[in-house]
Amino acid sequence: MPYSAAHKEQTRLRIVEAARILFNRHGFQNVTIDMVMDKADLTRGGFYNHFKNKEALFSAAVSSFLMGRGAQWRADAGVDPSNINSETAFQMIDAYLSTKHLGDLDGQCPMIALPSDVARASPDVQASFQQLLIAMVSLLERSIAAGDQNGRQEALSLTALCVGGMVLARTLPGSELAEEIRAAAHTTAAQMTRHQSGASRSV
Amino acid sequence: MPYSAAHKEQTRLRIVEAARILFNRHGFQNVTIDMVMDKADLTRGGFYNHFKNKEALFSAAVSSFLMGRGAQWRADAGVDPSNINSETAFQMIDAYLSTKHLGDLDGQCPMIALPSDVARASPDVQASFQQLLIAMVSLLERSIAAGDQNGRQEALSLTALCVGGMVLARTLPGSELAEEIRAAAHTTAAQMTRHQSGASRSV
DNA sequence: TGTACATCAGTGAACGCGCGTTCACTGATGTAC
DNA sequence: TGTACATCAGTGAACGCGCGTTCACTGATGTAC
Repeated sequence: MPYSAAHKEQTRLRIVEAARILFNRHGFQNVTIDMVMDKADLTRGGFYNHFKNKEALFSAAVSSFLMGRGAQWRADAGVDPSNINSETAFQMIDAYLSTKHLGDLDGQCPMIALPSDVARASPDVQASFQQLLIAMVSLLERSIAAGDQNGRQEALSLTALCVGGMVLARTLPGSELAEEIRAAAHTTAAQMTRHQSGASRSV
Repeated sequence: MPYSAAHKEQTRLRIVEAARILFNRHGFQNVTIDMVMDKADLTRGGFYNHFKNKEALFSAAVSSFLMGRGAQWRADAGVDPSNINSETAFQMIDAYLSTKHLGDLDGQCPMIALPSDVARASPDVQASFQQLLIAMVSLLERSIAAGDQNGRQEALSLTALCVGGMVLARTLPGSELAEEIRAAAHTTAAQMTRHQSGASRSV
């Protein structure tokens, strides 16, 4: 058996990581197989040794975020998924809605960069995307749950607020309005995180 | 001067309206000039009598929502932009985050269907998109402002919550999680609208 | 230990299709007389 | 009023390019003996 067993897997990972960055920056359709393979220091033809087609790469790239760049992201934010406490939700939203995250086109969460692409993609891609969504909601929910019986609703709404704020800011790159939206969503999300029980009791 | 002055304008409107619906449903890149012209009962070549290129059509289609389908949408929701009161914000978010709106692929707000496409489009398209965003924020802000000095922050956050909830729900069509997110965002947004002064005083 | 072999990851040319755009034309319609 | 004309909205064939995918091959590497 030529090439070590790990060799092919490492090449595959290089392709996926290159794709994740390029998709994040340019969107699924604006990235060509050539661009991905170039960035992975390979040539075009070899792509199909690793993936059935371009759509399969999309699914793999979205999936890869959770345990790859996303894990790094969480670590930087001080979030430890194996030790979730009442501070976790705040740390999460603080980092998610930060100017740093808004400026990080390569490393950003795919939910910000690619939601429209995913809405039109195959069920496999949507399933990969759903993993990210569930992870974020679950993390927030577990952090909030202690003091609040409406924890799940709030976790879902915080996620929508985080993603929505960043998605809208992204549509107007560099503008004042973009920064204003990010900041407003950040403030509101922080308020909800700190005082969620008070807010949820109304209505 | 052959053809009445209004004739060309009407044809142009037909093209824009066809494009708006198709872009909403399939995204900018998945719609071809042929598809648009077919839907407008015209043939391919005539397109360039009306638009410089496909990107210019995108900008026109996004812009058209505000006074076209969007005006219809607001009327259905009971919102009258010329008579904004303290109920307006609630009517707006109630309709925006409704199951009806989630199911309306053709008539939905472009901020839900096309944010990723706009983030990668030309400044002209982004400017058209910004009109929609400003209109929504402004409407909410004017409704909230009376009782709340943080009206603008809340209007911005409500917009992010509305758009984010719908965008995420759209990525998982027909799933339980999609409906759960829509419902949670709806509940939270309604709470914020009804009791914004109480919530905003915290922190 | 050294060598022949088999495997298959990677190469790069080619294929074929789709789509944005161009262009020479056609024919419907308003205007001049 | 009727007719010739000029305009230009609309037609449809063609162009050219890009990109996803295929395919015959090459050569690096692990294994058998």
